[in-house]
Order: sequence, then structure tokens, then C-alpha cells
Amino acid sequence: MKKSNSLYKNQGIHVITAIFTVEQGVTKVLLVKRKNEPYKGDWTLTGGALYNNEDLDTGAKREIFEKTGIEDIEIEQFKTFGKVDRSSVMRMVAVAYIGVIDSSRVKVLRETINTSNADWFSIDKIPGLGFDHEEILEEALNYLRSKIVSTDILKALFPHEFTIPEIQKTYEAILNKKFDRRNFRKKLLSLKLIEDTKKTGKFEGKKPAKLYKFKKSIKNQNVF
Amino acid sequence: MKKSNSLYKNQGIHVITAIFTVEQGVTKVLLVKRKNEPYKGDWTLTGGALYNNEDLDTGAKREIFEKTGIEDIEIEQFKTFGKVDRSSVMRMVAVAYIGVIDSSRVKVLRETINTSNADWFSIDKIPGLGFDHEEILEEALNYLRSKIVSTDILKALFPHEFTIPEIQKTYEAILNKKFDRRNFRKKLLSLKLIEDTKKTGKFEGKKPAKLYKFKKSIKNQNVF
DNA sequence: GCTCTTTATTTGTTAGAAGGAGATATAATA
DNA sequence: TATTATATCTCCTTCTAACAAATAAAGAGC
Repeated sequence: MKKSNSLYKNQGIHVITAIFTVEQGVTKVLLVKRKNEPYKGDWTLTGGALYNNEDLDTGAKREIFEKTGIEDIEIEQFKTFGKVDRSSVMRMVAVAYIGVIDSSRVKVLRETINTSNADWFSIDKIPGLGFDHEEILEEALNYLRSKIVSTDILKALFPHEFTIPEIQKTYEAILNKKFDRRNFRKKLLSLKLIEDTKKTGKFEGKKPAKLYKFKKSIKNQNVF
Repeated sequence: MKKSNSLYKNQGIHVITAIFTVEQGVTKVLLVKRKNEPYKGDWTLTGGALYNNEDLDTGAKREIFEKTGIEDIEIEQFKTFGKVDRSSVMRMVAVAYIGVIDSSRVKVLRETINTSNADWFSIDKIPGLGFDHEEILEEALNYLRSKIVSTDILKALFPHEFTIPEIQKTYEAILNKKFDRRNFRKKLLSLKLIEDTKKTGKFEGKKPAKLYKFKKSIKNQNVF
């Protein structure tokens, strides 16, 4: 890291987002390839330096747009990373977010002013990442897993109606485990995240499946 | 905020900690009074600017020590605050932590190089705070409430043995509600945070009370 | 066309665990 | 012996996990 005469000077703020999707039962994350130093040629999560005239989430969304072209995305801050040597140029802390989006509904820019490539990577096959983004990604995935059971964060993947067997596949992909179809149904309904639409549709079966949707407002329940 | 020619320059990082304690059934937070501008004379949470040569938690603990004299304290990061105008001098983001400590076991410095006073305030009687510390405090309290039911964060208040009626008073103070003594006992034991010591002690009653202690390792249980 | 088989979807059943509230037993003090 | 906080017991309801059964369509064969 560049030496500084002052204990405080030359500090900066990164806003980084791990953008997840699920395609055919596979959880994937969006990575971009850096065009410039440091870590030139390396894959990283989407993100970059915060501007002075924008709030944290605004900056995170701007970075997402600049590096991928994605415009409408809900994000949620989960942790800030600030090891002394996490960036090689100057002292940077990274405010990290997660986001979920349906990859089939967005067109990701392959190249931008700062990136030479962009693609969805299965979370089982992540290349080496620049900065401390491997650590950030690991914690992002943990956070995502905790959120899908208590919030409507998967609404990004199911904005309208869906069947329970259909969304079960997504839960299984993200949590990386299989569930009994009957108990999953009961458990998911007991979480009070979704509601019946009184309509039916089709998934993989021959019998029509009931359609559900995420509730408008979700109230969280406490242990005590 | 001071105008900057660059979108990136003149950024800085605050590390802020909301330090809680519980005294006789009252939840309190440690505040310090600022000696210098900005917000001179205002009460704030403990914290200050991060140095370039220290990690985030190291910086947070150093700030706690410098402004209160408290040395041994476990802290946990919960959120970063970064509204554009949260500091009036330059663009600062605040990485916020919570900590818990037994106020009867520590001696808090009343005055330091940067502070003219320090005291424990009941969370029901918080004065106006400098910066965005009122917002930080509110979220810190929410985070604390979520943590005492899933981690051993209260170990700082009960480092050794304790009785269940005794710790129930602390839970009630923090969560701000009363519990049935029989069901609280069952519920707390079912959380698997504490274990029997096969010893007895005294609390308020005349019958000896069983002594418990926090477990060494706590494994968290998932919804699914 | 008609029936039978197949398959995913949905509902139901059961035993055991956990939760909530009343009642009882215990071990000290005064 | 009366009192009091602590600890245990009981009953009933609800939740959970594993398993069984019923349902509604599609497709195969005649």
C-alpha cells in the first residue's frame, strides 16, 4: 500500500455487490473481468469506488449499471470489509451488498469502459477473484441463504405467480439440499411469505399446480 | 460538506461502537461528550476515524480505548452508514459495531483528549446525539435484540455462573417485555446457548437457584 | 373414441417435540 | 409455621418430520 504521511489520508470506499441468479437449479453469481490495474484481467464482483455525491446504495447501483447495464435491481447491504491490505493501491474499505435478479430477463453488457467481459458463474465453479472478493462472495452467499427464509428477496426471481414445486427447486439450489415436497410446502406456507392466488398453472407435472405469489408486506416473527 | 474537485477525494472512514450494559433491569448505552468541532459539546456513541494501518475492528477497539479507557471488549459489526451528509466536514462512512460489557466491572474515563465527559444512558432517555448516531443507536439496539437469542453475546454480562431468573431479568430489560418464568426457562434451555453446572447459588429467592453457564461453542440452527 | 398406466401435484395421518398456562413441590428465611 | 422465590410437573394445543393416500392431467394401446 502507498505510504501516507497522515494516519487518515488517502482513504476510499468501495461499493461491491454480489448479484445472484438461479438457472435450472444452479445458483450463479455475476462476475466481471477487469480491464485495468490493479488486478487487471481478473474476475471480480461488480462494484467500484463510491462518489462523494451519492449514498451507499445509490453508488452500488450505479456501479452495477456501469459495469453490467443492469438497471432495476433491489440490493441489500450485509457487511463491510476493511482489512488493511485488501486493496493494493490505497486504503479502501468495501461496503458489500447482495442482489438477486432473473438472468433470463436481463441483458448483461459483455464489455464496458472498465470491463472486458461479464458472465454468470456457477457458485461451484468460481475462478480466482481480484481483491478480497472471494471472501466477500462466501459471506454474501451465507447472507443470501439466511434471507430467503425470512424475506421476499426471491421475489426478483418470481415477480408474479409461481408454483410451490417450482420455487422449491430454487430453494434447493440456493441452500444446496433437497427437501421432502410435502413438508417443504407446509414449512414454506408457515413462514407466511407467500399467499394463494386461487389460480392454477403448470410446472413439470400433469396435474395443474396451484399458483402462489409473494405477499405485499411481510412481518418478521421473533424467537421470544 | 466541503466541495471536492474529484468525485473520489477526501473520503474517510469512521468506526463507531454502541456499547451496551444492563444495570438493575435497565438497558443502558455508553455515550461520550465531544470536546471539539464538529458537534462540539454533543453526546455521541464512542468512535472516530479509522487509521490506515489498522483493520476495522482494531480501529473500533482503539477508539473505544482512547475515548473511554475500556480495553477488553468483544465487538460485532452490524451495518455501515453512509448518507452523503452524515458528517459536516468531509465525506465519511461509519462502520458501526455493537458491544456488550458489564458497567460494574469497568471504570470509564470521564475525560480524555477528545471527550469532556462519558456516562451510561438509559436507552429510554437518550439526549440528542451528534452526527447520525441516533439512527445508528436505534439499529444497534435492534441488532442486539436479535443477537441475544442466537449467540452468547450476553457472556460479557455473565462471564461465569448465573441463575436463570437472574438472566431472565436481563433478557426482559433488553427485549423490553416480561416473560413467564416457567416457559422462559424452557425456551432458553431449548436455545442450547447455556448448560447446567450442577452447582447452586442464590439470586433473590430463598431456595437455592441452579447455576448455569454459557456453552463453549454454539452451533446455530437453520429454519430449513 | 375409450380405458389403463404413468407422473407430478396436493392433501392427509401419525408419532414425537415444543409451546403456553395452571398447579404442585422444594428449600431456604423469618 | 408462614412466606417466598425457585424448580418441577401436568395438561393441552400447536408444530415438526416422516410417511401414506388421493387427485388430475398426459400418453399409450386398443
